[in-house]
Amino acid sequence: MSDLGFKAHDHSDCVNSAISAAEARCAAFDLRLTPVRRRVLELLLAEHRALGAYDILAQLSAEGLGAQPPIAYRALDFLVKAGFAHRIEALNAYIACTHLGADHTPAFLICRSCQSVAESDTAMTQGRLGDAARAAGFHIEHTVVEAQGLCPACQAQDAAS
Amino acid sequence: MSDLGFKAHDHSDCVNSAISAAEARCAAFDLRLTPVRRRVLELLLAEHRALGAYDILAQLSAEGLGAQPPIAYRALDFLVKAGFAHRIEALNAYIACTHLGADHTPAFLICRSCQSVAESDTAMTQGRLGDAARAAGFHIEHTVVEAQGLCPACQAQDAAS
DNA sequence: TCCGGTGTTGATATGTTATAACATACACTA
DNA sequence: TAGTGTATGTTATAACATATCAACACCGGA
Repeated sequence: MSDLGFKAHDHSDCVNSAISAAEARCAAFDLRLTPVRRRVLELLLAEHRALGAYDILAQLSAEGLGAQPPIAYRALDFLVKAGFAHRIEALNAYIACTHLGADHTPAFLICRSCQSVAESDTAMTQGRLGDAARAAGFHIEHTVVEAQGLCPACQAQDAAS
Repeated sequence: MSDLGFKAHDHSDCVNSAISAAEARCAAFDLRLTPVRRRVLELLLAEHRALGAYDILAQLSAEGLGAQPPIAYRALDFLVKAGFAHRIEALNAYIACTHLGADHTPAFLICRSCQSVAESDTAMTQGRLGDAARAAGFHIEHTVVEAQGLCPACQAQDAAS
């Protein structure tokens, strides 16, 4: 489990390495990290929390990179398909992937107080959900695993107040 | 695991018993199963698949029970809070609970072909997700566990075609 | 060089899901 | 019968997402 979202760390470093990794992956798989896509990825990487498509769009618009919803959605779709970002269903929002490169089945811990999100890469399909699916004869293609609650910092703050 | 959603069964029986259980629970906890709420629950129970709020609303409207979005959303909120229904985040839709009475942490198997949904009551918090959360010091309040794929019937159909 | 295919972007419009805000009705009870 | 709380009715709008078509860039082959 990576709880990067909840920990202090060298953030500019973590952004830079993620962008580099994305560039490498695009080169390897013949994908194009165009200016809009790259900027959207940067915006997502800038925070360890989920951003709505319209948050992204507002920023793009302010920077003259496009002002219509499809601009943002297309870039986000690309990033999600390429594995550079994930969609958080419970929030209708998007977050940069923190396990770039690995093909994974992500699970998320979402703080309801500070909105920060941590990504896990545990293979849920191998756990109880997988057992249940096998018992039912169900073939899993994709899983959504999102836990909502309080991160360590917000629990402390809660207790203090 | 209950895979009721994927199995033949006496459906009118399963609807009736669910309504009875809901009535009993309302009586016990001093909740009110008003006409609109009851009708929405019936609509959800009528199918083992998720219905959007606007599907519900269209039906209510046709029956003269209210035509504005808040009517449907309020009834759905009540049913979800009371534990009579669940929201499927991945579909932005709602489904009747098939484990009424038990306080549970549901997980869902969603067929992308026939849209049927089966509900499990495995306690995911005790599985890998729970381990990950404990390791991160995260306090889980609510979990969303939804697997998308193909149900047994649709797999068979797929293979045949 | 031209051409056609593919992929990306630009732009308008629309569709879908969800909530805010405020008013009214109804039931219980003091 | 006035007061309180819960539920409902209504309008408007916020927030999220996609369909469609036009324009343009890039690349490989004729």
